Amino acid sequence: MSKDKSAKVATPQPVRGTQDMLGDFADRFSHVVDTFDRVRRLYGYKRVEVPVIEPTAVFARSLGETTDVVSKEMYSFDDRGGESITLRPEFTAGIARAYITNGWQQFAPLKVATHGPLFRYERPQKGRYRQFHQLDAEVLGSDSPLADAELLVFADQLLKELGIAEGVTLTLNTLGDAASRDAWRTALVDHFEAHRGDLSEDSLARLDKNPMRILDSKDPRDRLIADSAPDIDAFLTGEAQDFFCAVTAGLDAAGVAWERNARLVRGLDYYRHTAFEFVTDRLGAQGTVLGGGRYDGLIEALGGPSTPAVGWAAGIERLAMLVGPQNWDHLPELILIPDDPEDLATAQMLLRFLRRGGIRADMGFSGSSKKRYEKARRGQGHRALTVSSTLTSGAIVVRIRDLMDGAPPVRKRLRELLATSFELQEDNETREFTLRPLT
RNA sequence: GCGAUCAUAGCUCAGUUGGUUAGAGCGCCGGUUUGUGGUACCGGAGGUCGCGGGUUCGAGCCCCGUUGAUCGCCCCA
Repeated sequence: MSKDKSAKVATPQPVRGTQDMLGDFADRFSHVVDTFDRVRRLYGYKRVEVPVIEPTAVFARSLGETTDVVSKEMYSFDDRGGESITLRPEFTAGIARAYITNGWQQFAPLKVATHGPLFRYERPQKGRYRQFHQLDAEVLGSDSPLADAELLVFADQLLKELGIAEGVTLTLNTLGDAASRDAWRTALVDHFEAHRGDLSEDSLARLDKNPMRILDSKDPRDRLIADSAPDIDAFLTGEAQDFFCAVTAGLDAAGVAWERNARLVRGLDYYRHTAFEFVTDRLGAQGTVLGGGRYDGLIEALGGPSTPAVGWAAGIERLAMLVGPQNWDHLPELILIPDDPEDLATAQMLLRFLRRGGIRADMGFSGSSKKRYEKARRGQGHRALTVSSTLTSGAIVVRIRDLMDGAPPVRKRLRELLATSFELQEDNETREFTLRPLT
């Protein structure tokens, strides 16, 4: 560390919209991932890994004509060979590409799950970053509503096991099959055209680009018009109706609570039938905790065979924000405190011994006995273990001292572990062990 | 891309209508006290007040610009 101020070096700032995690939040983050990985095994979803980078065409083609998304909100660049590369903004398109290029049709229906970083070039705000992380689950190659239902039951169990189901609602809609969807869309456009004069400016723009989005507009001027717009129900074909009924019947059978939200839509054309979001009001404007739907048209749009598929994704950061205080129990059970600088080597020996024996133990890198004890007191561990070597007798004396109330017991395990390598003398009054190496 | 708010020590913040050497708590370092050891005390290091201009005798404070953060809008795969 230089103190020379004239030689000050400017520290590079983190890339906008990226974040560093330490301690509690990092623990929550990995807790979410661990829970997901455990639950997805229960449901028989195979782990899949796909690249972080893909040719831009993978996403441009799958995202189709929503030009805003493709042109402004993807992290794209040309590589040295001049090929346009994009940092994946979602998992689905990459998995669909892998499904085609690896011939995974042979495994259909294929249930897969993954998680990792995604990138979107957006303005950061609460629960929204340029590099963010998602959990993802997909069923490729099944047109059965049972697949939709299973994914939702899976999602529901995940949220419950994370302990965040409270205040989170599953909202569900159907977009019908292609015929239903087209008919509904036409009716919506007619309806909004009739009220053109009363719509907000934003919604006027949506009318041309993405009329269904007017349905979930937040502008009060749009609400009346949107609320009086026709539901899709009147336009559903018999098949589409049956499909939706089968999904909801599956949810009811599994005991998963859901709410119909006839205003829930998807911007992209390849979505069919089921669309769903688990929403909460605890995350400001970014209320969706987990969302997905059926995308029967996607794989074909990427040049593959016509393949039905359904899936969901969930933001890990958002889930981590909702996870309540946990008893992570990462604190060391014992903090070793050498009584005297002379005892350092003995403490190091014991530290390794304890750790190899499965006891979480730690020792500060510096400080006097007193300062070490003070630091340990400040909530850094469950108990202190002072170490002093009695030079004359060749014995080691260690003493347990409680640092926190209610810490889980360790003394019995400590005794058993020490007994494997030392001749033990224990003083229950002072909670002191005298150790002599077994010979 | 648009709007609002904010930016002072490692962290959380205070800083009076512009007025001398910019403060506190926590943390860090050193010491005293204690010693079946803890919440005490003393001392110390650490800040070009985000950055760049401007107004003024004088700017942490006012004005403009810029960068970044936060929250929201657009978008949301």
